[in-house]
Parts: sequence; C-alpha cells; structure tokens
Amino acid sequence: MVSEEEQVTNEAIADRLASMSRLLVIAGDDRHRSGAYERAARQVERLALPVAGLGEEELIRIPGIGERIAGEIREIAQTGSFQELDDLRAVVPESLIALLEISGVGPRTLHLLWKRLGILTLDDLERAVKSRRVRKLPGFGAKKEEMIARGIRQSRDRPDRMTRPQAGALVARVAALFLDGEHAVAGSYRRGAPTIGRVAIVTTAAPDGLADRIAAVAGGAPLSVRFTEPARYGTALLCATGSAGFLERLGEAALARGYRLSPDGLVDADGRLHTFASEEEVFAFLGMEAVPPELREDRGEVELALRHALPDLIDLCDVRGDLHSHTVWSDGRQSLEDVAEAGDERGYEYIAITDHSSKVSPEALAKQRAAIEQINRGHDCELLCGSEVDIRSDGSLGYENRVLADLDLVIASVHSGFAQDQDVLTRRILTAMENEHVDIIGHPTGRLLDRRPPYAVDLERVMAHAAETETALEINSSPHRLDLEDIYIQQAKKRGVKLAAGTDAHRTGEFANMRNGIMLARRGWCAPDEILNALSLSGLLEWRS
DNA sequence: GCCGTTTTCGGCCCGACTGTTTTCAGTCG
Repeated sequence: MVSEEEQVTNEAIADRLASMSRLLVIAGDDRHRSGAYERAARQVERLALPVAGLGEEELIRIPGIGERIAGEIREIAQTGSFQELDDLRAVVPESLIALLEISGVGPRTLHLLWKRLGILTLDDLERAVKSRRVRKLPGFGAKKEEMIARGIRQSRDRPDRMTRPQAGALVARVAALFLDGEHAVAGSYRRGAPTIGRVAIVTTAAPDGLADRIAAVAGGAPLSVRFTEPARYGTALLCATGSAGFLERLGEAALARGYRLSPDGLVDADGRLHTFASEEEVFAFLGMEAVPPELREDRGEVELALRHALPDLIDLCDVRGDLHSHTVWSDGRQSLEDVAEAGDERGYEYIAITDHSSKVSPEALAKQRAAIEQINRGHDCELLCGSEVDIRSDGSLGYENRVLADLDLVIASVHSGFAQDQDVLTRRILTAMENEHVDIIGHPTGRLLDRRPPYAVDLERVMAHAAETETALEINSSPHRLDLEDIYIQQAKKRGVKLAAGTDAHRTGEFANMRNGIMLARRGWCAPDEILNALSLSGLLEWRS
C-alpha cells in the first residue's frame, strides 16, 4: 500500500493515458480507440481529487472512463504503468510521439515515415527531407515534402516562451505558497507581453524555507522570485517589472537628479539609501508621472513621464462591447442566449455575433437574425447580427454582397492558404478591405502563439490600405492569438486606423479575455477614441455608415 | 475504448479547403 505522499498524481496518470493514446495513433489503431484514451487522460487531469485513491467502481462513474481504463488506472496507481502501454512501447518507439507535433505530419504520414523510411527522430526526418526521400513515398509529392520541411523549421524555430495562460498557471501555483497580499507578479507578464520568457514574482514573505518549495512548485519552469521587505517594495517591484530598456532610461533620469536606482531603493551621492513602499512614491520622488507597466518598453515613455505628458490610455472600463464572438450556430459552445446573458453581466451595450461564414448558410443566417431579434427583447446588452466571413484563397469572400449588406458588422478573416507568398496573401486582404461591407480585418497575422507563426502578410500595405478604406484592424484578444502585436497597433493608430478589440469567444468564460486585448491596446499607446468598441452602440453604428 | 440503449453494436463533430491523386490525409475553425 502506497502512502498518501507517494500516491501517483493525476498528472502522471493522465500522462500515461495520453502516451497510450498517441502510441495507438502512430501504430495505426482505430482513431476512436485512441480518442477514448485521450478523453480519459483529459478527464483525469481535470479532476481535483486524486484518482489514484479511487476504487474501480468509483472510477467507472467518471465520464469517459469505462471498465477497461478503470482497471488500467488502478494498475498505474500500483505500478506506475500498465501492461498494454508497456507492450505498445516495445513495438512503437516513443521518440515518434514528438514528430506528431510537426505541422503536416499526421498519424498516417508518420506511420509511413516510420515503416518505410525508418524515421524515428526529428533529425532523421530532416535528413530524409533534405535527401528528397520523403517525396518518393506513395501519395507524397514535392509540395507535401516542402510542407513537412516548413513544419520542421517551425518546430526548430519555436521560441521557448510561455503563453499568458501557461504563465498564469505557474503564477497561481506559486501564489498558493504565499499569504494574501504578500506577493505581486512583475516582469513581462505584468507589462502585458503576449508571451513570457520568465515569470517574475516579488514578495515580502520571509525567505526561510520557501525557496525549495517554490522550486518544487515551478518544476523547472523559468521563474525568478525577489524577496524584499515592505519598505523597499516600490523599487523592488519596479526593477523586477522592467523592461531592461525602460530601467536604463529610468536609471539615467534618476542619475540626472543625483540618485542611483537599485532594487533596494535610490542611493544618493553620499551613499544614503532612500526606500519606497510603492512604485508611485518612486515616480513622485523623481518628479515624474507614474508609468503604467504596459508602457515600460523604452519607446519614449520615460521622457514623456518626466514632462508629465504620458498618453491617455484606454481602460477596461471604457469598453462598451465585444466585436467578435461565436455560438453553437458555428463552432462555439455557447447559445445566443448565453452570449446575451454574458453581455448583461459585463454591463456591455452590445456584443457582435460573428459566426463563421463557412458554417452558416445565408438561409441559416436569416434565421439567426430572427433569433437574435427575439433574444434582444429580453436583454439590456444588444446582440448584433454579424459574421466572420472567410477571405478565400482567391481573395473573394465567403458570402455574396447581398448577404453582407444585411449584416450589422462584418469581420473578414483568412482561414486558409496560410502558405501563400507574401504578395498573394497580402493582396487577398487588400481586396477584402475594398469591399464596402467589410468593417474589420480579423486576426491580421493569423499567428497562434504556441503553434503557428504569422502568415506572410505585409502589414505596412495592410495598414495603409486600412487607412484608405476606413477598415478597422482587429486586436484579437484570445491569449493564443493576441493579434495584432502592439508595435503594429501603435503604427496603425498613427495612420488613423481604428482598432477593434474582440475576444473571439467560443464559450462565455472567454469574454473575460477582453482584458488581454485592452492590455495590448495600452501597449500600443491607444486612447479610448482609437478603439472601436469603446464607442457607444449608436457611435458604432454611426462609424459604420 | 466508451457510451447509450433499439441490452449488442454502431457512432464517436464536421464541412471546406488543399495537395496529391482519382479516394485520401491533413489542416482549419
């Protein structure tokens, strides 16, 4: 009998089940069977109570876990693995699992690469591509080989940075070790960066014995913790927040006044330390405006703060609605009613329903409008009848003009042909902007932070044309996209292009992602009047006309 | 493999798009 301490964690059990799932895929087994293991793994991962402590009958009551997997979970709890997995591991090399992550390589392809070319690792695959052996496989060709080559490059180039949800999960794990009010998040996470290289935390807790527990919780993830005391908290937080460039400029400003900036405080010419309990006190002492964390990127903000001329930034409370959402009418998990309720809860004036044109026929769209009108009678938040219409590979749109003309809001987005060259892809978007019914270009670069680089779009041309055609550019606020990037937001606004923050919410919880988009808008130095959805409903409708 | 039930086995989300071949594999949302 294993003691409570040594009990196999849910994470470990989920990991074995997920391994089983992937090995089954590569082995060419029935995909539904592998899917069952995948679902069981997700289920175990999500459960709060330790699954290793449950009996077989209790396990079977968990949805997605049947008699077979229940028995295997018991086996994992006792031995750390299970027979069927071990048998499969003896047949399918585990190094192949990583290759499934490569774009262009699915289970079928991987099966052939392994059996026909003996490929086991990323290096093997790269060699096979270079020597043009892949294109000779049955059903393969030069394009397929190029696609795999691209996938390999992408996976090699993928920077080792965390998404905000990943960093947030790490922060939450560490935060559980502190008492209330004892810590703050600093670093690029606090500055609102789209991805985070290292999570930084400042704490006033006593360091005794904490370091080991923090290291254990972090599990090797990049994390730095600065211990300080309440009286020195201001400079400690300031220095831990960065950025390096901002701190350099701030240090120069301090030096001009006779002080050296350090995490402990400001040191004067006589070596005396002045300490500060808050960042505001540091800024005030230096005779500056307090610089919001999102601006601390060394883009001229220190100079402006010294002149008390920082820009007026948009706040979350300025937001009057959401311009991008999906429902069960396409690939969302929420009903129209759910969206209206979420809008009421958030005190929004409006939310645009923008289901995919590819999933909603013009006839269904007319029905959706009727349903929306019905629902609008019962809510303060008005649902707008919009669409996220595909910009097809040839630049045409997913709906005809007569359909677009009836909509309250039209987002046009690229969802296919990501590998097109820059000129072709850019021209698709320019063409879409020329359509008088298109209001917003959705997720302008198409990047997925943990999975896919941007497509080859010339944003200079897009921004120039957006200004000409008075088309807005989206700030997609999904933490996996965060698209447009802040430097382009800043450039777009300088050209007079409106920015439209939308969450792309597929379920009600995701409307809260608006805070990401507003953080990004702030990083792009946006004032409320540059953000489309800071307009009232009547203002928005007026902008469209 | 799980589920639901038509309690014994068929369905598991899916339609558009792309590339490479004429029937499918992979990607996309």
